[in-house]
Order: sequence, then C-alpha cells, then structure tokens
Amino acid sequence: MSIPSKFTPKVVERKWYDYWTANNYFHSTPDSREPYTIVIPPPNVTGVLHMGHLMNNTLQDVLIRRARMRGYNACWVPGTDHASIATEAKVVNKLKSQGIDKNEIGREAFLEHAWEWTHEHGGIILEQLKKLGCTCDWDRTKFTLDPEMSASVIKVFVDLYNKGMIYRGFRMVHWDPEAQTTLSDEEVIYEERQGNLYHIAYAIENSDEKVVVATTRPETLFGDTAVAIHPEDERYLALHGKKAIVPIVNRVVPIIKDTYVSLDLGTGCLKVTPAHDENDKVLGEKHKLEIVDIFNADATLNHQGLHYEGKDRFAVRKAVVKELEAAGALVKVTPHMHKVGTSERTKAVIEPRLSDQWFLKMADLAKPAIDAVEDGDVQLVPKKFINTYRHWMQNIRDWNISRQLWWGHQIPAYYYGSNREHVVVAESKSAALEKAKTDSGNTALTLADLHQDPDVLDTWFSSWLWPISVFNGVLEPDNKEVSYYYPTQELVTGPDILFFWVARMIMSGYALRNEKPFSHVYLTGLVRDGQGRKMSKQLGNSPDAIKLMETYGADGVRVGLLLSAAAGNDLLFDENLCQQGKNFANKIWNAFRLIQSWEVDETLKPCTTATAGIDWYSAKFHQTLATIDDHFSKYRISDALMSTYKLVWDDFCSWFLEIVKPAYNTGIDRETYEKVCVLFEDNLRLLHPFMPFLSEELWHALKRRTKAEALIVSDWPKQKNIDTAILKQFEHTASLIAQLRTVRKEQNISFKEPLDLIETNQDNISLRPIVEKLVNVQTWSKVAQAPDQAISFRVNAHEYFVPVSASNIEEERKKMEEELAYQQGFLRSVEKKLSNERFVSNAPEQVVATERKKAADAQTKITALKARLSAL
RNA sequence: GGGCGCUUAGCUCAGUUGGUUCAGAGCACCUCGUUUACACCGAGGGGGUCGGGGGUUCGAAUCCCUCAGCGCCCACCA
Repeated sequence: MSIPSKFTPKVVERKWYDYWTANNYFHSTPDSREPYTIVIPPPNVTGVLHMGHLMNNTLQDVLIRRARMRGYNACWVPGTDHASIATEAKVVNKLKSQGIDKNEIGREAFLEHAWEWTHEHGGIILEQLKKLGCTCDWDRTKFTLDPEMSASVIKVFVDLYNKGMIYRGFRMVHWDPEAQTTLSDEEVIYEERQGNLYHIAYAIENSDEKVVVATTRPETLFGDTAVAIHPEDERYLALHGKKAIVPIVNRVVPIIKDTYVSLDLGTGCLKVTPAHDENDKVLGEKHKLEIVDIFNADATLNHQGLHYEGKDRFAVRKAVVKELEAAGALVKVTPHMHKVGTSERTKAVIEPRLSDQWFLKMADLAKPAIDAVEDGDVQLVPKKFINTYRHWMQNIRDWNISRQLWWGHQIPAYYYGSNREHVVVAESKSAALEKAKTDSGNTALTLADLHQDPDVLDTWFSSWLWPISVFNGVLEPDNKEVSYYYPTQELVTGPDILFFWVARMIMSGYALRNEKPFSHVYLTGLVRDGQGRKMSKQLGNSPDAIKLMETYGADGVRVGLLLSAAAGNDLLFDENLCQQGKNFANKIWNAFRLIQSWEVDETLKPCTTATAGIDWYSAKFHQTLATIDDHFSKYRISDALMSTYKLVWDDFCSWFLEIVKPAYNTGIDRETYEKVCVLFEDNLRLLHPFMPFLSEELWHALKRRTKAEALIVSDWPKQKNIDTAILKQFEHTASLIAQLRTVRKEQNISFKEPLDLIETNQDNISLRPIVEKLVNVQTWSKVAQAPDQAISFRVNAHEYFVPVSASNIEEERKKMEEELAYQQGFLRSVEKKLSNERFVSNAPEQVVATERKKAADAQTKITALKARLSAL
C-alpha cells in the first residue's frame, strides 16, 4: 500500500487553505439565501494567539462551516481592536526602553510610533487564525481605527451628546497611575490583600486630649480635611464642636458628626479625605469640606505632601508610619484584610481621584437590553449567565468613557472662550466652529479658537458598535449590507467580557437600530491549566498555540479543545486531548487507506454480510445524525463532536468496516464499494466542521465517480426516517458477538479456532452472517443435537450465553445462580412496589404498566433459569 | 456584605419536566492480542453507597432544609 500509514497534517493544511481561499469560499455578499452571520470578537491588533482565542475561534468556525454546508449564506466578519490602553502601554514601554518619554515627544510623534508598532505587529493574529482553519471573510477585515469605523464612533458620540445622554462631570473616578488614565468601573479588578489598619492619634485643638482614627492608608493624611464621628457615639460626646490637628501637616480640621460613621468599625472615628475616597467625597460635599488633592498623576505626592513631595505613595506610607511612631502618634497597627482595586490592564493599584470626565448615561440604554435577554430575544448560552447579566444591568452606573490616552478615538469636543469654558461637540472641527459661532453669537471665532479635548474614548466605546459598524450601519443605517446581515446569529466570546462588551453591544443595538445585535451568545469558559490556574503569559503555563498545531495538527487541536468544552464551563486544558484528536485523525486516515486499497471485481455480486452491514450503518448514521443536529441546536458542540467521534470510530470503523471488509486476496463488488464510499463521504461531511483539513483532503482523495467541487461547500446530510427494526436486530447481534468474544477470552480460545454455536430460539437472527464473520462461528446446531461438544455455547431466549464444556459446568452453575438471585431480587422489588396501594393509585398508569411488564419478564426469566439449572 | 452557581468513576464531564435492579461517556488504568487499515491499533475487563446529614414522596443523583468545601459576579465601608 503506497499511502503512508500516518496522517501528516502539515502537508494538507496549507494546500487546502490556499485552495479554499483561491476559490473564494469564505466570501459572502448579500443574496437571496438566508444569512448566517458571526462577527468575530476582535482580538487586540498587536496580540498573539493564545488558548482562549483557539477555543473561541474554533467554535465560531465550526458553527460557520456547518451553516455554510446547510445552505445559509455564511458570513464571518474578522477584524482587530486597537485596544487603546493595552497597545498604548506597550508602545510606551518600548519607547521607554529607548529612553524616549511619551510626553516629551508629544501626541503626534507618539501616534506615529503607535502606528508603526501596529503595522509591525498588527494582523499577526489573523494570520494565525488562518492556520487554525478559520473561514473568515477576509475581504471584510476591519480595524476599529479604520476611517469608516472611526467616523462611526464619532457620529455616535455626537448623536448621544445631542440627545443629552453624554455629559461631562466632575467625579471621583478610578485612576490608573501606571497608565495615567481613568478607568471605567469594569476595568477595576478588586483583589483581597493583606494590609494593616493603622491607629493614629490626632490631637484635639486646645487640649491634651487625643482622638484615635483607624486607617488603611496613613499617607493620605496630607489630604485630611476633617475627622468624623457618629453623632450618638457616647465615647466621643466630648469632642462635639471641637477641632482636631492632623499630625505631620498640623492642619486644624473640624470634627464633624455624621450617621454615616459606623459605631463598631475601626475606632468609630474616621479621618476624612475628600479628594481620595468616594465616601469621604460625599461627606465633604455634605459638610462643605475643603478638598486637598495630594497626588500627582503618577501617584507620587505633590507639594501637599510636604517633605515627601515626589515620593511614591507606598514609600510614603512606610515613611509616614515611621514618622508617626517617632512622634508617638502611632497607637497600634493591626493586620487587616481588605479589597484593593487594581487596573485590569496594568495591574497597578487604583487611586480614587476627582476629575472632569465624560460619562454616558446608562439607565435608559439598559432597559431594552434587559428585556431582550429576559424575553429570550437574545439568548445567553448557558442560561446561568442571565442572572449575572440582569443583576449587573439593573445596577448599572454611568459609564466613564474618556481616557487620558492618545491611542484611540479623540473625543470630538471642542473648547473655546478665554478660559476654554465653553464646549461644543461636533463631528468635525469646522462643524464645531459653526456650532460655536451660533452658540456664542460670536461670528469672529476661528478654528484657532477651538481646542479639541485631548482625551480619547474608552476602547469599548468603539467595540460596542462592532456588529453595526462592520457593515457601515452607523453612517448608512439603511445600506444593503447592514440590512441583510444585521442582526447577526451568533456571538461567541468569554464571560469575562460579558459586561465590557456583550451587554454594551446589546444596548447599542437597541439604541441605534432598535434591534438586537445577535440572537445567541455562546459564552465559552476560561481556559485553565491542569492545576486550574488561568492560562497567562506571566505564569508561563500557556502552551504556544502555533507549536501545538504543529505537534498535533490544526484538526487535532480543534478536536482536543472541543472535546471538553461545555459552554460556560472553564476548560482545564490538557494536551492529551489534542493527542486524542490527532489519534482520531489518524484513525479516519486509516479507514480511508483501507477503503482505498480495495480492488473492485466487476464479476462479483454483493454478499449478504456486506449488504446487511450497509443497511445497518445507513440506519445508524441517520439515527446519529438526528442526535448530532439536536446537540448543535442546543449549542452542545462537545456532545455533537463526541457523537460524531463514536459514530466514526466505533460504528463505522470497528463494526461496519470489519463487516464489509473483503477477505484477504478477494476483491469487492462494485455495488458494495460504491455504497461504502458514499457512507464514508457522509462521515466526512459530519466531520468537516470539526476537522476541516483532513476531511477536505480525503473528500478529494477518495476514488469515486462523482464528487462535488469541495467538501467545504457540499451539503450537510439531511435527516431521513430510519429503519429502527434493523438497529434493534443489530443490537442483539452485537451483544451476541460481544458475549461470544468474552467467552473466547475467558476460555482462552484463539480466534483462529472456529466455534460451534448451539443456539436456541435464535434461528431468526437476520444478521447471522455478521456473527459468523466477526466471531468465526462455523457451525450452528440445535442444542439437543450436540450437548457435549468440546467447545459449545448456549444461547437462551434472553441472549444469555454460557460455556457448557465439561470442565466449566460448576462455573456455569455459579453464574446462573447469581443471575437467578439477581432476577429474584429484582422481582421482589417490583412486586413490593406493585403491592403498594399508594404506588398503584398515585403513579401514572404507564409507569404502573411498565412495572407489571417488568415483573412478568422477570418471572419468565426465573422460570427458564430454574429449568436450566435443574437440567445441568 | 449581597447575589449566583458548583460538588456524580483516577481525570474531565453528561444525566433534560423525580419513575426500570441504568448511575453513564470519553480519557486514564488492568488483561489478552502484531488475524495485512490503523499499536496514534483491536478485543475484553475493573472502578462511583451521585460531598455529609435531615426532610418531602409510593419512589430522589434529580425537589426542600442544613452543614462542609470550591468557584464566579457585584458592592464605597475606615
């Protein structure tokens, strides 16, 4: 046989991907067919493929490929995200390593560097997706900073501003001192950390008394502008109306009374820092306290920090504690676990900071988006995420959409006036000028008088438009493309961006088009390593995706990932599963080799064994197809794959091929051969979404008379009514075969040695030739005629087999006695149930009926067993 | 602190509205086997009192309560 016995993926992967591309199979344009659309969750433009991407995109490709085969106009739109903060951080670091400071070179020069970086690293990830076999419509590749995409973002901002939904506000926001920008609530990750609770004594003005406050952040005392107590706290009644002196800074601050202060937390006495704590800010507003901001943008102390000016907050914390201790103001330090907010991107500890930012009002946007999910208009898979989604949406807060970064969509707000106190928002500077003139009545204004807001928009403010903007549906809401492809069918993404992205797309969908963006959201789990740790670059526990594909083949990796990927469940990645995928590919390859090796002998006629096998497998195939389709409809992709796996490996290879396989040196008849090929092709159709490369290769390699141009555009099999009788017969036969094999094994009988089968009540086994072939049974005889052959088996009415060779009579007796005991026990339990008045009256009739039948069956078996035992 | 979810074989998980003496799959494991598609293989086999306890029911892996362990989401508590 000239075909190698091992499947080598590398050779075929490249070949078929090029072939598909050359034939434009991935490209979609609107036509009369029903669309099936998926927009890719755009990976970071400079990112590289990791396990999560593999998982995600394999799933999308499976769905898209199957939809294409089912006759839909399948369209998978790829693209990348500019990833504002992540990319900017990378570029800043690169420049830093070259001794360049972002602020020194200025915005324009920085953006040049950023674009350079983008062009250098951008799109690598999309090339990697091609290796995985993803059939994205590459002609449609989008980037969130493309001119059209940017224009869409700006237009939406202006529209929402004009509707009064976007506003500028002076608020306490999350400040990332590393990236030196604000973050949205969602970008802050709270981590439980071990810290200390510092008890610090503040002197009371004009008194020897002291008051002790407890704080986790002693360095913020430079910003203290009050001490707060509960008005009814009996411990501190004496302090009412007095003032306290903040240590080190020696600032005299009021002691305020507020019920916000808890009596049983800390010392019951609170230092108030309105500039650096959300609650303190509220207190400050209520009590009209001074606001003292003590930090620079990089979280070093400013001049308010006195002799600590320019030092980092954590260094200052230590130093301040020392200084307090020296001054006798440190009462005690106790260990304290508390939550610390960190930046999702830079991991830096977040600093609450007061500043002017742009916000989007969310309450009205959220409403239709909540309803959509509640009503099932947008279905979350798995359903368990509905609760999380609802809870978040109902408590949604306004979205801080401005970032103090340069890489992104610059906010289209323009300030003018002597102190730049006026603002206009417009899609272009010239439009803004006209607006400013109208607003101010000052027609002498020029472009030079307008100063654009330097901030850019949150990355997600462009991604939330993605399903609309990729079809240019923002700028041209009625264009043919968006009308045809939107709403899309599926979104496949991780639950970690449910709020960042998914919820916001649903909101933008209803806000902009009054229509959901997608019908289903398939939420994959996180990919974790064998120890349950999240895979990450830092831990170094993430296998190299490309290497993985080189080792196991893209098909093997796809299978490996899908095998254990129930929706929403985290996936503990195990390379062995890829090995399993690779083994499966090899198995199919060898099935092909076998079929390919057969020589057709035109003089032969189909034999009964093969015909019986074909009839059976045809039925089995369609039975399984129904199961597979059902799994797909429920997004149980893993189960769909497993059903396919078992169909091909067990039913097709282990049973069917063994049945139809011609004996050595004999040919195969034309009819059987053709039928086997067709069945094998049908298998390939089912396999194609999971293992596109191997299946396409075999589709073309198989010697057949007719073939569609390519498997990728062939048809998914259609369900047929099946002959269940033949399936049932085969089950009996298979169980007969299995038991005969067991006996061979138990008796140590070589396969070469033919068996004589003594049968009773089994004369009508229609698949007898199969039994004969697969267990090498040569003689069938009536039980009474040959009771004492050296090797013989008895088949009773219940497919119960035992050896009765003289040496094994005792063993057989034992087995039968065990069986008898089991049946008697079973009968007792059923009878007990049936004699229970309440069971009979309460249980459904059908259940009672089946119980009665079971009792009768058991009784029959017992009778037969007893008779046989006494005959021994 | 609030909310949600999980706990079934060595591992990863199925088990749809409670109903066979059904606890299941894949992998792993053990035994045997090189009969010419495949040792990336074949045949056979062992393995779980469904986290603990209590309750509802004729009947519970499945419903309720409780305890223990784990995970996720949200939240401004010094």
